[in-house]
Amino acid sequence: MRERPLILLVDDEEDIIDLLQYNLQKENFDTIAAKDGAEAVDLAVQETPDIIVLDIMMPRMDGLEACKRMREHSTLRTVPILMLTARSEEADQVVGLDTGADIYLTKPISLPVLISQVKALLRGSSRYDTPADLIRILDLEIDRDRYVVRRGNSGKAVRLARKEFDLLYFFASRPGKVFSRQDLLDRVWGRDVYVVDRTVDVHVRKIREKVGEHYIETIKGVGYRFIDTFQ
Amino acid sequence: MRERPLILLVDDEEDIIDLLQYNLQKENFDTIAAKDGAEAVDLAVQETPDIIVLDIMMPRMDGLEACKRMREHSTLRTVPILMLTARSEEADQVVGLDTGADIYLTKPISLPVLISQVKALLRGSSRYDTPADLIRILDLEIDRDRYVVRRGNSGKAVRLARKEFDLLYFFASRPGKVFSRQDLLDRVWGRDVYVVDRTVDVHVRKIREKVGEHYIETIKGVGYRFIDTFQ
DNA sequence: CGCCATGTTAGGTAATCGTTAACTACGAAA
DNA sequence: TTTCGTAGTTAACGATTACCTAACATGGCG
Repeated sequence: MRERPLILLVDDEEDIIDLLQYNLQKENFDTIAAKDGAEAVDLAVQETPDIIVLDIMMPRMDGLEACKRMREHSTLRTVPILMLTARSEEADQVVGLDTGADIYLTKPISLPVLISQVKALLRGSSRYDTPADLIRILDLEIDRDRYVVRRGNSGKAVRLARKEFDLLYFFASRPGKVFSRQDLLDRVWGRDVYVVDRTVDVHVRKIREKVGEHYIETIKGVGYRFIDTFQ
Repeated sequence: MRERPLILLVDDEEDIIDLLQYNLQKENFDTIAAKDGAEAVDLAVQETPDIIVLDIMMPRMDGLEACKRMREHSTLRTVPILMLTARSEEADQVVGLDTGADIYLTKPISLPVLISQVKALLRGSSRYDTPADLIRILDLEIDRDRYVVRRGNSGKAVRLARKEFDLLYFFASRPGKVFSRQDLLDRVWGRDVYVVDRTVDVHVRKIREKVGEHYIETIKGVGYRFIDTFQ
């Protein structure tokens, strides 16, 4: 999940959208909005929100149909959907839930309840998240699952060759610690691989080229290290 | 999850327990019951139910306290909790949700609504461990029922052989993640099948031929992956 | 200046991958 | 039964890429 969870609000009444956006943003959520079902499905596919608040009565495509379509999308399959409607009859509520919604709230809505319910749903889905196998350090994100490195500001993924990635990953897991070339050969290349130690230099060069110059420092006469994040 | 999901019902009024047990069992759920919070926590720890229906007002330990204790247990962390109470005031509802409940229903309860809500909660949690029958990703539609893949624009169904399909399906359910050939053999072919790892190459080739070249990427020195839809 | 450690570049080589073709196994059709 | 087609696997070989090395450049320091 993002630092600030993204909520998709779907309602054809602008007043309600405004009210919800204002209050949810005050609670530190990011929001996007759609004013009918068709627009909602498109936006949801594009943005993969962390939660969807969906009104039922809408023009073009109603909330039930939108809910069904979203549930067919693999990327939206696990996104909690909160249905919101003026119709409080039991039958509607049952249909809404059976269509794939997780929760059904009836208007008039209480903002504190809605907000608590949104938080509960987020809590519920975050319980299943498996942490990604990645190191965040400085403005870098070194992702072992995807074998890429991202720079914070741009977010663009940089592809490294295998040895480059392994070497950077090794350094970044031990920031500040200095390793001799022989240490690195032993621990990244492997104990029984015999290559000249200057090989390390070349790989450091390539990492600096692709990721940035200042992450790996040269310690003259000793070796290299990832810059110390505590200084 | 079990074939018949297990529901833990917690309420100090026997009439309500009986009513719920009768109706939930009719819907093919297994049920167990506790009549106060302390008993509920013990039973929940012992049995790890698939869902917990929890009344708030109870002797010995109320539902809020029980909810908090359950959430502290690692095995109960992901079990959905549905709170049930006579007090319909907003403030109570907010407290209940903030304590760790996923849903709050007020008495008098409607059985159809409760049942739909229980099913929605189960669906919600099963979404995380059961793969979808239909994956939509990029312009692909990967249909597990029909064992075919459709490309968005043309809509034409491409028929894949079983291994080809299974492999593509495995990749597409984990976009962006890199797998070594051995990972793929273990997880798509099966742990105790011994074939040379270059077999994967040939199947990847066939998928690229039939479905398109750019869906599965080669990560040299590491393996393959479905292209990352987030980049 | 001259020395030494590191930076930088380029090219050969070894590893890895793509691609094709052949072999086996199996089931369906003739 | 034979024959054919499809699926799965393996092997072989050419193409591509990563890796390593060596050679030269640079820069700090005595």
